[in-house]
Amino acid sequence: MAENRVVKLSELRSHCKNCSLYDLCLPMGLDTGDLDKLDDVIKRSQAIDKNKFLFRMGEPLKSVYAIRSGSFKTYITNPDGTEQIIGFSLPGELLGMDAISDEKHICTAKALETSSVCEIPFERLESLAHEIPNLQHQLFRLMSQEIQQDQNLMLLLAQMPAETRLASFLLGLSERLNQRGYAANEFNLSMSRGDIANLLGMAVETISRLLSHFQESGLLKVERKHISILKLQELRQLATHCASNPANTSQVS
Amino acid sequence: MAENRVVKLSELRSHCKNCSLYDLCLPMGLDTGDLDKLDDVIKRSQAIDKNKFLFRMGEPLKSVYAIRSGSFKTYITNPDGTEQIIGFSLPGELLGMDAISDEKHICTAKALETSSVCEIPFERLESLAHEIPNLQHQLFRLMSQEIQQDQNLMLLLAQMPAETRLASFLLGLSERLNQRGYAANEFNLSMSRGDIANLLGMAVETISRLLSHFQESGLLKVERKHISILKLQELRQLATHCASNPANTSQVS
DNA sequence: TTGTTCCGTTGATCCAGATCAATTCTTCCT
DNA sequence: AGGAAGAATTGATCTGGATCAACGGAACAA
Repeated sequence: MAENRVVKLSELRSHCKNCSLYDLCLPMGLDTGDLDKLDDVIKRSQAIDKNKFLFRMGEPLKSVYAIRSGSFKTYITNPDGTEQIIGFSLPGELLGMDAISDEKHICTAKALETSSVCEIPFERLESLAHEIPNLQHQLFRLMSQEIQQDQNLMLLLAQMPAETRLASFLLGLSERLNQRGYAANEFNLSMSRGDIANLLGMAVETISRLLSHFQESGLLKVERKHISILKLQELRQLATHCASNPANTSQVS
Repeated sequence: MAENRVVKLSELRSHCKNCSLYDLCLPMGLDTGDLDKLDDVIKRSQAIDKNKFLFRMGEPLKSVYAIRSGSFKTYITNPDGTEQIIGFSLPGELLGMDAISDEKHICTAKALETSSVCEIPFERLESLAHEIPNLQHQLFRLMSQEIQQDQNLMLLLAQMPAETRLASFLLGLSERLNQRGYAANEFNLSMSRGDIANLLGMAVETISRLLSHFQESGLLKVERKHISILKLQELRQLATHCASNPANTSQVS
């Protein structure tokens, strides 16, 4: 009986070929044979509880991780103990690639909610990438994507006002959730206001005030962690910070 | 006579194996045979004049570029025409890797001074990386390094005061120049004050004032573009922003 | 249940650094 | 050389958002 149940669970563990994240994640575009090879090196984890670490700054690089469910925040701890959040990660995204250069993790990854991941021992991944050109390309693509994301955030941080930062953050989250099959206009924030503030380089109070303003002007409905986007177009206007937008009454000037 | 000179120049073009940047650049750690293969696909460019483009935002990815001499700035142009500088690049660094994900460049690279590069057609590089595991690793390493650099900048932008940003920028530049065989404590800025301000998310006036302050307090000597670091330790203190800061309210839950 | 602690909201005040303004120094063009 | 445009410095003012402060509401424990 017990053995039977184990077998069933292992089927359910969803090999890459059955995974709903197939077309976002590492194995995108791989044919069946290659997929099986990749599957062989992947260890699928037990659930990771909220606030538990996937890896921590300074640890040697052992594996990279593809998120299967849940979400994580990654952050750097500076010498003086303050933390800087680098990003939030969603299912289908790869964590730990920043560690390749020094062979140790330069940031910490902490679960924002109960989550699960696919662990991929890095050495085996690298040699597999050498066997499978397509997989090599996927890795390049995913790293390049991370560079793009970081650069977009730099742009926000360097020259956008608080309102634009938050609007852009919410839209980005909405789009990424949508790609993953969730509703684009209604979702739950798995991170705290403090985490958002930290990522965007602002004070918690400012986040709170802006969410209130966005709600007052009818752009959003905000109920604790639950966000509904009511006026997508206007939110996009705010996010792009287009100068030529006199009609927008919701500008907090 | 003329022919004789051409031959000499082509020797001087410095194959990777003779290049002084060997241990920083892409071919690091490759053995002689592999080095020759890589050398075969590299096109060494004519000089690129100041203010000329290496590639521009939106162009399809054709090649990546290893800088041989000079320096570049990379920047994004946003919809409203303003620019956001992403970084400055020095000899031995690779440009264009951000384009892999979308197969087109997401930023523009412009020469800050007369420069030269090694052009590496990306498709050939990718297939060569497949042949040479070590080269694949180098590419992963360099991309990972870029992620690290971007994340460090995000940290500065998100929570460091102006003084810390500039000190950190100068130190970073000094270290990178030093790795490349230049003096660490004395160098020329190839970028304008405006470019530095843009990168660090500050106003030009603030850069100017801070440089004056740093000079008044004996940390630096500033003569137009020429910077001498006089008190390295104290500059480091400023850059880490940990020196004398009693009440440190760490954010992040 | 009742603390206790953490998270989020809102109001009042303050300041680092942006913006505006004026001037000088560089560079580059014809 | 002269002159125009751009780069840098310095001073004066203004403001977006940080910080300080007070409080309400959730989550969790015992």
